[in-house]
Amino acid sequence: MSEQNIYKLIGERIKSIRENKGLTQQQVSDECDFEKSTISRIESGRTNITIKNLYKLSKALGVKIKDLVDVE
Amino acid sequence: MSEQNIYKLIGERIKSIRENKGLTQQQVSDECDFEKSTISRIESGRTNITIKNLYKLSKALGVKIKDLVDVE
DNA sequence: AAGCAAGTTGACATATATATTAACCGTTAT
DNA sequence: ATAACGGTTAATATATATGTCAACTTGCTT
Repeated sequence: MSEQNIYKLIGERIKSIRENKGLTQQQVSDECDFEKSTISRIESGRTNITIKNLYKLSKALGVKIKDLVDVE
Repeated sequence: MSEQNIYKLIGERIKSIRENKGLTQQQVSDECDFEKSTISRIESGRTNITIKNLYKLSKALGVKIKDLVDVE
């Protein structure tokens, strides 16, 4: 599996969890204190996300980091 | 928990898995195709690791990404 | 003591994630 | 039609992860 695939799978996973909680990208990025453009790039798999932002997202979404990267 | 704490916990986790497999930092970084200084910084919690390198490490260590970040 | 292996650390260069701002596209509601 | 909302995307700036190279420490071995 390529790195790009990983980005995409993790993005889809984050998006799916966010939507299940009924949250918008804007709400989540506000809570994470980063830009809505950043979460858009992350969810569409266009970025090599760092653990810092995975951690922020995990808190905003009420899950653990490992739940966000459980794609293999 | 602070982000720095997360870096440290993940670094310790990576180090522990690597040592359990009897591998040196050099062996792992060769396989990951990055510098031994990079893995040293990661294991000591001085860096905000990216998913790309977590993925490379997971392959080199024979575990899943989620096993590397299961620290909460 | 000298040599070697494993790991750490510093300095500078480069690549790239994210910040910032703003324009844009679809969809839905008025 | 148009206004608002959710999301996407582009351009430039900034921050920082990693690359690269090299010096260093520590522990082990001879």
